[in-house]
Amino acid sequence: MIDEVFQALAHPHRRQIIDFVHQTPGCSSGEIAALFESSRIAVAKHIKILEKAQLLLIEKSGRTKQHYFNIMPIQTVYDRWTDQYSQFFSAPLNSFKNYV
Amino acid sequence: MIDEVFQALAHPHRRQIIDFVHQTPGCSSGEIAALFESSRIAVAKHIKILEKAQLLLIEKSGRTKQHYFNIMPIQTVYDRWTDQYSQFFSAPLNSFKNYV
DNA sequence: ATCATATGTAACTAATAGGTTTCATAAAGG
DNA sequence: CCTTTATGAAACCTATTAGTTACATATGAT
Repeated sequence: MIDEVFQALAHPHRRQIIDFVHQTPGCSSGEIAALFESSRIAVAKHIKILEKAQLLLIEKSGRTKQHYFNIMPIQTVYDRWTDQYSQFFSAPLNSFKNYV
Repeated sequence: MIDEVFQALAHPHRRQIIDFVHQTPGCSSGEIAALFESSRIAVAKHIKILEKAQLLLIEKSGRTKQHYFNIMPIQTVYDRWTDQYSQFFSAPLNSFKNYV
């Protein structure tokens, strides 16, 4: 599962899609496809990969589908990594601590 | 550059290499290769990809090379993403704030 | 009912990634 | 000097990924 997330994030178009859906919640696949030069089908495949990684949640609405961003998988990855590499992340946390 | 990092993190072996180097600073490419069933050359290619993404720093020492993990690129990615998705990350930050 | 619109599926092609074998280089030790 | 050990590079094969075109389905509007 963590592998699906890293895999999904590996393609720049897919990260762009995430960004767009994040700032345009409920958008359709057509709107997403319009962002790119490549074909609608190519974009649809990217969307499917993001959906499998649970980075996008999709809800059917009539003949379109509404797309929503889901931070959860990224949060999971982040938590696991910061736990493992806490020694590195402790520095910024401390400065934040001081700020608080 | 951010693309190279995501790309580098996409392969499970490369993430394993990062983990190993992180807990075995200064290790050689031979030691890293010994972790995997696949050939030394295949692993060397993974190491090169990690080096290009600056996730590994390499120092020559006699006839071996010492490998070190570099959190910086991940930190950069993390900073950019948390900035962009701050609304999601604010929740845990707030709970941390309360804790502090 | 008909037609346009939104999306999905299948089959195929091209590009990239991951791996192998083989040969080369270069440092350390007897 | 010669051998062993550590690593690098080139050529090649295979698997996977990314993209295309063509066809299918289903909803909404006229």
